[in-house]
Amino acid sequence: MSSPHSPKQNHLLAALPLRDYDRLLPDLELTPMPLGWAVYESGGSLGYVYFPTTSIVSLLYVMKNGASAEIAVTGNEGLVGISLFMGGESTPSRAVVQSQGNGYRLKARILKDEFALGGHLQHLALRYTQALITQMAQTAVCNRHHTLDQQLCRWLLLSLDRLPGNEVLMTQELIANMLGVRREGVTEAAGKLQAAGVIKYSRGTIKVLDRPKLEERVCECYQVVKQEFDRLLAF
Amino acid sequence: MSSPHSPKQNHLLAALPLRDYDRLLPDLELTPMPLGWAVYESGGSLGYVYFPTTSIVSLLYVMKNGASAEIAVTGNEGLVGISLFMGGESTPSRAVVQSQGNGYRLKARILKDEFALGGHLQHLALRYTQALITQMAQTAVCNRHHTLDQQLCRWLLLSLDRLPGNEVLMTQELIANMLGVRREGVTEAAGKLQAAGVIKYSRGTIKVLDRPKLEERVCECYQVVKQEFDRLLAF
DNA sequence: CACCTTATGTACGCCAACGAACATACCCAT
DNA sequence: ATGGGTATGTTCGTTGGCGTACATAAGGTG
Repeated sequence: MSSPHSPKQNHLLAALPLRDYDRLLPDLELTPMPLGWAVYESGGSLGYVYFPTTSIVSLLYVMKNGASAEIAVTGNEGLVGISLFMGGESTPSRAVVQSQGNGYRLKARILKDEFALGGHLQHLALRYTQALITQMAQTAVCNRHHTLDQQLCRWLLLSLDRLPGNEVLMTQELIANMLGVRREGVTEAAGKLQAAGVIKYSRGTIKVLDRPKLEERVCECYQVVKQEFDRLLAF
Repeated sequence: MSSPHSPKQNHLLAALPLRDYDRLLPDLELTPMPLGWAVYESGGSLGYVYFPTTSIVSLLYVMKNGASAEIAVTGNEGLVGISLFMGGESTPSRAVVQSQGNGYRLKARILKDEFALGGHLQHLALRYTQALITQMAQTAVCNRHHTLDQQLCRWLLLSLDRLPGNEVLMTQELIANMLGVRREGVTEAAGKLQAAGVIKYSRGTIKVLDRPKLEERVCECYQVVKQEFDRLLAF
């Protein structure tokens, strides 16, 4: 019987024509992505790009004083390490595994060579990057204008979209780090959602009981990002 | 005598090897960029990319309720319309001329063809896009963690870097739109800077009297963005 | 089982920014 | 020069989130 793991669990890889896919296949290495692992550090050079399959990776910026904020999030719809093909080799941000799982990695050299061919991988990678840009832009807007309650809903929905079930494994402390707010603030916001029967919280496990209600409470940012991802990555 | 205008006033165009530059030159049209002009609208399709020379263009997102927030800003170091070569053709944001001046435009078709060659223009455009991404990410962080006073300093410095003199022509009302805050908030913050002798404000004209003091007051976000632009676009 | 660590819940005063309302002051055009 | 529009300045009560401190509770481990 075949392995339950396949690079095709990643949408970008799955969207490659067979010819391109087969060329890359021998160089795609299955990689476990443990919770909290820093896929890359701010300013560090990358040896690989990562294509998550069952994991979620957060892009975040950590300030000098230690405070942090999530910039964007990537799951099996994308890839981690865009600076490799964008030409900068590094970025001032950090990538951390937010939800444990697997992914496939590809050596930087091989990715760059494939990208330089100007074929489908280039096309897909650039479209994904544009979707990522939209997410970042909307994060900026959301940080400016929306309440913590709304942002928590957005965060939950973005995570949910990248996970198989209806459960998110994440402590309030860690969510606070992602959103760049106090842990107590998350407790309060999550408390409201729980009281409304939308979620059920218990020591690091959030069960989403009523997704439609979650979508009622979220700000417009979520839909903007989702629609743009659907539009750009419809294949 | 020769025209005072040249596409080489734009750093990206100036960085092209002569061979590539000469190929594009016949298709570069000098375009006046009047204050407030929407270079493109959210979701709209672009007929051209624009290379600002003496103008500044703000990328901003306008929410359903009319509130807005600046995502990033582009001057003669970059180009407006990245979605053309990234593959999406449009973005959910708006681009508005923030400081009147000139630029050169290039037909979408011609840009795409040139980009597809995989030569220097592609390389430059992608590096610029990565710098833009850094700016967006830092805007998100800044919106989350820093005070209006600090953000005003950041905004002034980013504008100053893209202008010839030490004057920024912009009402407090418009700055408030950019930053996504109340006009009164800008009045207060600008009042502090004026009291400290850092700037002089008068009906839409800000004269920066003491740039070093401005840099003392700004948050780390400005330096992060500036360094990344310098690193990525050093040519 | 008892303990200890870790996760979550609650309360307090504080401050930056908000929304609204209004006061000045500058510039331009008649 | 005078009036009207626009830009800037000021105030007041409200609120969302912060920093701090501490209380409860749920698992894991001895």
